Amino acid sequence: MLPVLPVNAPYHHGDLRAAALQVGMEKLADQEQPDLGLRALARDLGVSATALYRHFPNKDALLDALALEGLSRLGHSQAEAAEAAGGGEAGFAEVGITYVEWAVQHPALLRLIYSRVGRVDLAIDDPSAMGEAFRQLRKGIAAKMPGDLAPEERTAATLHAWSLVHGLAMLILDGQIDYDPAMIRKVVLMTDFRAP
Amino acid sequence: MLPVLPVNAPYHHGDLRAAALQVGMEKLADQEQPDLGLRALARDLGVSATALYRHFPNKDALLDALALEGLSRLGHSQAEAAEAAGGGEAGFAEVGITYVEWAVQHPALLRLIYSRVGRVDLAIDDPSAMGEAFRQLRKGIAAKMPGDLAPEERTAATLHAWSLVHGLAMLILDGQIDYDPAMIRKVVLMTDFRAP
DNA sequence: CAATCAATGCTAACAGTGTCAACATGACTT
DNA sequence: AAGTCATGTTGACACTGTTAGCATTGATTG
Repeated sequence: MLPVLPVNAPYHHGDLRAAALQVGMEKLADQEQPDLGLRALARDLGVSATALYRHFPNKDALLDALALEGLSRLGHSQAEAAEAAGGGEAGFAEVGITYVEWAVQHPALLRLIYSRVGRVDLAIDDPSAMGEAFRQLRKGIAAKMPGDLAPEERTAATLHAWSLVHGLAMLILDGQIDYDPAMIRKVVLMTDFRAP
Repeated sequence: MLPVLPVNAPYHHGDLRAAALQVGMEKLADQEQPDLGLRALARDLGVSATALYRHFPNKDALLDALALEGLSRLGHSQAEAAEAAGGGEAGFAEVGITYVEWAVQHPALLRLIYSRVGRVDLAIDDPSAMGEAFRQLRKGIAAKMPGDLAPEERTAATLHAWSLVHGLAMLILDGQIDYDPAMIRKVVLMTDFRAP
């Protein structure tokens, strides 16, 4: 990856924070694992290694920001799928299938999201950003659940659905199973939430 | 963690490979993330940083060996659970619940296993060890499936079961949901494999 | 307009890492 | 007893995240 602004680069970058997040996202899109180096990223940006510390307190904060942006994109993708899908269980399944699809298309980003969402540091700057985004994701799943379930059953069913598609996604990303859309659809459709 | 053999340590360790794996396992048991440093491990062993290179070609090989041992332990745990559980769907659920329980008790080790099983390097030394261990795991799950399913349905059902419990485990390890055994049991029992 | 100042960049340095090369030790074999 | 080879050591290199101190610039004042 070539440095940005190789010629006549001014002393000040302009908007290094945004550029770092953008290039960081591009690098993640090219990788299977979310391995981002601070110095390597700075090199790609055509900037010294320590310049990024003017915009992020440390590497964790940069990764947190990337994870937050990633979760936002995942949330939008889920919302779109939920809207596009009709009602009923078929529509519900589409949302889950979209989740797996997104994970396959953004392996490093999905890993980064889940590896960072549980960290406490997130509570410092923005006590609710990441948690809220995840609540939205769960809400999106729950909204597509069959409507005639008791509240307690809804919770369990939401967890079931989330776990199933998340497990499928992780097993695929870890190379344990092939990504076979037909098989994914079959497996996701297997659950009957009204079974005793 | 104190170095082993602090006094009168002989020049040669005796069985550094086994000691490294043992101490490595102990360190993993104390951590949430599978972050193992070669130099740090060597320090704990009371040995120079490069001594480990006489027993492992590189850090990856050491981690692969730990992951293989971990998968073996997981497999035994699953086999025990499968034996202890009676037949029928209730017994089948117990195997899945054991999987989640094991993951909660060995978070770093489970992560290490899945992060390394897909790597190609494993095929060099031992083309089948890791893959075979995973086949055993899947076989253990499949063995507890309801017996009256068509072969094709068995495959899908096995994948469904594995994904569900793996997803539950990962969401718990990533801090997304609390480990509530009752809820786990409820969710695992939700699937009716004879639904459609 | 000029002077100041804060934001933003830089270089140098430190501790830590994985890894290699060259050398030292000692246990086993002939 | 001699020699060989597995196994240990030290030293070095390139890399990483991070901090301290200095340089440059754009913006804000007098």
